[in-house]
Amino acid sequence: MTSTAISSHRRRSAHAHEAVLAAAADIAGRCGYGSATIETIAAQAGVGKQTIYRWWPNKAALFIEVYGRLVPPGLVAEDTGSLAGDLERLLRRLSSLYSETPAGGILSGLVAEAQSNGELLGQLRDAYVAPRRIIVRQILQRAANRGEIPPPEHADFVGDLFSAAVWFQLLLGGRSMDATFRQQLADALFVVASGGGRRRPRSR
Amino acid sequence: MTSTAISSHRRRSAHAHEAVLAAAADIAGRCGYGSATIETIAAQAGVGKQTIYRWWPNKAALFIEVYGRLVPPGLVAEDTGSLAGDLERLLRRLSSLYSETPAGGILSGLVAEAQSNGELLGQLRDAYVAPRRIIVRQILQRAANRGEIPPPEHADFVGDLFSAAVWFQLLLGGRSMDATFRQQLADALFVVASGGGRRRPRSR
Amino acid sequence: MTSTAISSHRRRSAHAHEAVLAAAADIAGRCGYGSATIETIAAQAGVGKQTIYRWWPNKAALFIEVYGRLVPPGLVAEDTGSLAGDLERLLRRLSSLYSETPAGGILSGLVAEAQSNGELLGQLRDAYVAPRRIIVRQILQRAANRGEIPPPEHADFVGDLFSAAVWFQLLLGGRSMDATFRQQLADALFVVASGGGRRRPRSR
Amino acid sequence: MTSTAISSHRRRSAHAHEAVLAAAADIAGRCGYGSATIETIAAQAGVGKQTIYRWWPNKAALFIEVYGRLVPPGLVAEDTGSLAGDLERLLRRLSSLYSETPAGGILSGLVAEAQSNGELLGQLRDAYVAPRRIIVRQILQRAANRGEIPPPEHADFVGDLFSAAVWFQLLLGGRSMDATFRQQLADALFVVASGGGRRRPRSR
DNA sequence: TCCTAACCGAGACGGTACGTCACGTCTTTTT
DNA sequence: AAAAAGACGTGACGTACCGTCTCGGTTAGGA
Repeated sequence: MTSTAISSHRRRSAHAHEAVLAAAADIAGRCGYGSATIETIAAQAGVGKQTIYRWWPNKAALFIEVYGRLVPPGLVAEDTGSLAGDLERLLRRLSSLYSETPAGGILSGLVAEAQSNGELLGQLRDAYVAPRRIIVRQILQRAANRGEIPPPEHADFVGDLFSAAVWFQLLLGGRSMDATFRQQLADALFVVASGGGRRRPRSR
Repeated sequence: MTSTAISSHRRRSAHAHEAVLAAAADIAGRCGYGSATIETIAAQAGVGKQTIYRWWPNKAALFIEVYGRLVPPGLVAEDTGSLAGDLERLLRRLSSLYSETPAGGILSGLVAEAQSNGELLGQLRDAYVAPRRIIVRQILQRAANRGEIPPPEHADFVGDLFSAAVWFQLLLGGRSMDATFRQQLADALFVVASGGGRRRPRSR
Repeated sequence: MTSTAISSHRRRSAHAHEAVLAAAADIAGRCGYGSATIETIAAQAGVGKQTIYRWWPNKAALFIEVYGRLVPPGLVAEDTGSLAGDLERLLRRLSSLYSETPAGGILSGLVAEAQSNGELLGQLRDAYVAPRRIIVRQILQRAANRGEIPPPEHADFVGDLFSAAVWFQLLLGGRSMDATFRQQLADALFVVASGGGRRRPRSR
Repeated sequence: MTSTAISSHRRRSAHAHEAVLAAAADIAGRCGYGSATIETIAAQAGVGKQTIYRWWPNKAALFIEVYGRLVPPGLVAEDTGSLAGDLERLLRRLSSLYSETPAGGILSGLVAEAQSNGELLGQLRDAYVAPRRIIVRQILQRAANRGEIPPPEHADFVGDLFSAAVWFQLLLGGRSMDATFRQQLADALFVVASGGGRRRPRSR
């Protein structure tokens, strides 16, 4: 399905391409995103620096591709039959990805880099925040259809809260996301999604 | 009562000290944390680089002090009479600090830098995450005393959720934290804190 | 015949190389060896500091090459038909090199630097003292063949005396080496070389 | 004879003064003139830097005083009864001073520093080159009075040749000045001083 | 005996240059 | 045409000393 066909200038060396991605993932995993400089990646991949710059405009773009290999972008929420179940399933999936692959470190590195790179920040929002909103919206919609919760009014906010909690754990919590955390977060999101209907008295 | 007695052979120049902090804050505010190099700070402050390295081991330590000047560390939750009110008050305080001073950019820069600096990460947890937990716990306790919510069981989790949402906004949301966001977040934390009692059916 | 074959992955930029040497010579000539810092040389040459450090381990090595350009290392003693003539010819050659090019200042700078750099001192001995001995020995041998002087017994000493006098002038005499000085030195070396035969009575 | 009298502001601490000179000599002896920075000297002497700068305008001035302590400035040529004897006596004196005290290293360091310090160069000429000329002139005059040599015409040149040979040894010869060297130099100066009368045929 | 200055140690200060690192671009040679 | 190799200009790093400048503390001399 991918364009492996007769593209004219695709003289791109598949070998070099893969070697770069592998080296990037490996170094990020072993030494951290920050230590994965273009120079070290090129050296470990046995590749010229120019080859990297030819195919990726910068380190972030390279690692976005690495991340895409590790975390399937078409991550879809399986239906476990309950809202909390769906949320926990999703969290467990992320948890294992972040603890068993370099994906966690890469993501936190990308977020870090985006703090001094507005363009990258936009890409991260488009690539990671927006899709998560969609997934969470799907999960909530499914729950509403089941009658578990009222129709979701603030699905995007719930999605962001999900991302916020996960990324907070990633950036400041040592990447653990243990069972307790997942449980608490799923519970919290459940009540937030449920409570949208009978609002508390306005505060001001 | 403080130990001014002994001697402390460090007659740190108040002028240089202040000039460095001011230059750091200014540059971070105008050009971003990442562009605030030790060299540019020293140059703008009219100070030798060594003077900076003499008093701060690295850029992060310097900006922790800058941040401390901008955001009073003894930030205490005022009692507005209701849980949601307290939360919104706190959020509004942070919101204005982050939008009107360089504090927001500095904080996100520090978090970014901590991704490749384990020691700094620990400091941030101690300096910013832990205190926020305490504040949130106070707020929740007060609400429980009022009878608004049941006794808080997972105050730390709620505190972290608060931090997570705020920092997510800071790191990925363009630092806005507008009224809607603050409202939604306060509502959400309210129901999470309330909902601890009547748990949803277990998912697995 | 030169080893251009193998590979030598150093495609040193001829332009940068020349620019550095030219800038070094120029600055040393205008401001003195001591003022020719790597930074100023790099700046004037329009070159990165790293480019200098890539090809020369330190300032001294760079200036040894600069000196080699100014003072042809294969400096050979022409035969003027007499010992004193040969010596004067050599002195005149050095005199003009040292007064018309930065070579004099560079040499004195190198000697100065060698006082705190044992390795450099060895290089200077090998590169400048030893060759001068050889040249002087050739001159003396030629004179002996002509019958001007007896066979030279202490040619190395005479060579060193030559170097000593020249360098003394260079280091402490304001680099003048005027005609009188050259005359006196040639005379002195002549009598030293001649007088080796009929020794004065031993002193003790 | 030293001015210990009632000088008005000579509140100078004798202890500090001596400690500085001793530390300077010690460090120069152990680590070389170049490693003897004002900072290390002050530290080893247990003295503030300012105390050094108060009494000596710069490092060179300090070491000129140190040198003056090691090498008695009123060094006078003893009469051994023969020209060569006088010269060898003088050489032996210098040789032992330079090999047994830090004086040799200090002198070479001063000469090195003078290459980038015109004022210092003048001082060295006045303090070390000129006096040597006088001493050598005395020796030559004495020899002429004895009838050993004709009246000295170029005494200054002979004196400079003496200095040149000694300093050449000091700066480039590893400070040895062994017996052979001293013998050869004394011989050479003898014949130069003698040969002034019957000049070689003019070379041009 | 006290007062007051100069001198002391300590070391902070604004600088300059050091030698190193990684950046992103470029050039050369090989495949 | 793309690759590997790596040299290039750039800019920031953190360090070492420079020579100047405060600090309090000590100490000597004149009152």
